[in-house]
Amino acid sequence: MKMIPCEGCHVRERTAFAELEPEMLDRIDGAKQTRKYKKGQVIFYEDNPAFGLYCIYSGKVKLYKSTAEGKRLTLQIADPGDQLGHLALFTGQPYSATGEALEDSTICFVDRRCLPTLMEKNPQATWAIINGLAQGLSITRDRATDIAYRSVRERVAGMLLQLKAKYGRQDGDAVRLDIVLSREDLAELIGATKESLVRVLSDFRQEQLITDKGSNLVLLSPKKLAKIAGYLD
Amino acid sequence: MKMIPCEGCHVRERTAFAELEPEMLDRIDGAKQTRKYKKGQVIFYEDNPAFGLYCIYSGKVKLYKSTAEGKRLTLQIADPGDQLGHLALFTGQPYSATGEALEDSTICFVDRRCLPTLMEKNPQATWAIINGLAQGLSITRDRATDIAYRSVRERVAGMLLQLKAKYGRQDGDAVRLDIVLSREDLAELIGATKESLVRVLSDFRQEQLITDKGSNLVLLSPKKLAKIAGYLD
DNA sequence: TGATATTGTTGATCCTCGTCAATGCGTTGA
DNA sequence: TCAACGCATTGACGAGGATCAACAATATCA
Repeated sequence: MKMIPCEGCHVRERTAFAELEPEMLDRIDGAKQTRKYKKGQVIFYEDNPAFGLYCIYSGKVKLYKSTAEGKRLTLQIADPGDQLGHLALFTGQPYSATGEALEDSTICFVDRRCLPTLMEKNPQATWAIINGLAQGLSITRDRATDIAYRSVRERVAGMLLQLKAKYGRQDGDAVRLDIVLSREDLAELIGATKESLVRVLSDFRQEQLITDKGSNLVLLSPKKLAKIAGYLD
Repeated sequence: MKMIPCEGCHVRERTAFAELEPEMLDRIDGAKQTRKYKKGQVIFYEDNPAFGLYCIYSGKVKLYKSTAEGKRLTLQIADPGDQLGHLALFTGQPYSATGEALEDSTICFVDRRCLPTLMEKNPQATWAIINGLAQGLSITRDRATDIAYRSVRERVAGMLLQLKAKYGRQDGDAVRLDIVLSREDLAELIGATKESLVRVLSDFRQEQLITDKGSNLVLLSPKKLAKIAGYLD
């Protein structure tokens, strides 16, 4: 597909490439390809050698690790402007997780070889990357603790609130989650089976905490959900 | 306590400060204090504001997150040469975990304010830090996945092998783990209760996989443990 | 040394959650 | 229009692990 130049890219401001000089952007363009992915298509595989960085231009990507038995834990849902794969670039290891399109997506691939010079010459970009890693580490630590010690019910409530923070759209008194995820997707976000997840959602529906609107979930009482999640405030 | 200068510090080579110029080291010394901590003493608390970086000179520190109910998940055991607290410095957030001395320890505290210049002027140091974060993120992702989908038995086996990698000392045919940890410490490493952990250790003892030597554990068959852990090789 | 606290171990019980199976429901396509 | 399929839901069941409680072993200290 025709490469989308960084210069006029409207999601660039959200990336580590936000404040780069046009000269540097050209350089990146030279090491870049733009690709389209269908929903469900894998972008990169865990344990495969890491040749570069993926910048999401449009669509959504879920990043997950899988066990030998095929169970998956989703680590992150990446949106336009998010960059995936840098972790592997710094450790020099293969990709530590799999990236799969949640929707039809357009994604730029940047060859790893242009990154060292970029970082040397652009401290702001380096900062942005470090910040992203630090943020990710902090979030993942929380996830690990939640999975270790919180019940499925608590984790479902917490996940719904996190989805609200990212995808919530006010809808009268309630908040609609403006993202389409299967029950299996939701289950993988909390490290549980889809059956357990469905049961908790059924409970929440009965308790008037959530409802359905088309293929979206709607949160009727984020406050009560926060209480269940253990976000004591 | 009298400040230990970076210059002649024998653990510096293992830190991000490894290859700094004497001039820069002096600068750090100027923003530094050396402190001693007793076993069990807390060095910094989760959710407290982050004023700087901790460099472990001697001793060991466990880094953990706790839940409201007081359950703990140990994220890392830090040894001499490890640096703690940088995560919070980059996110600008409070410390995301608590650091507690596992043994009597000597630790240098470096004020955060000397870090920006350090990073600007020393790309190698920046790389080292990024690398540390990336490594940490990768490890924590694995931990989260393990806790989500592996049984306590599998996690105990895996943890013993990880301790072996860091603290294993050949001892005849077997490998002694040269670190003193209570059952509770071990349980916190895998996100389980000490009772569950003890039961698995009893099983392993009965299966001739481990034994005790003083206050250390001894691995009699790392191979079988690896099989249990699911490290298929 | 004995007294007391701390840590380790084991047993009994309960409950959450994973597994397996059946069924409902909405979509797609010949 | 009706299969055929994928996805969502519910039920029944069992296993793993947490909890509570008792007790043993070990360390600590006057």
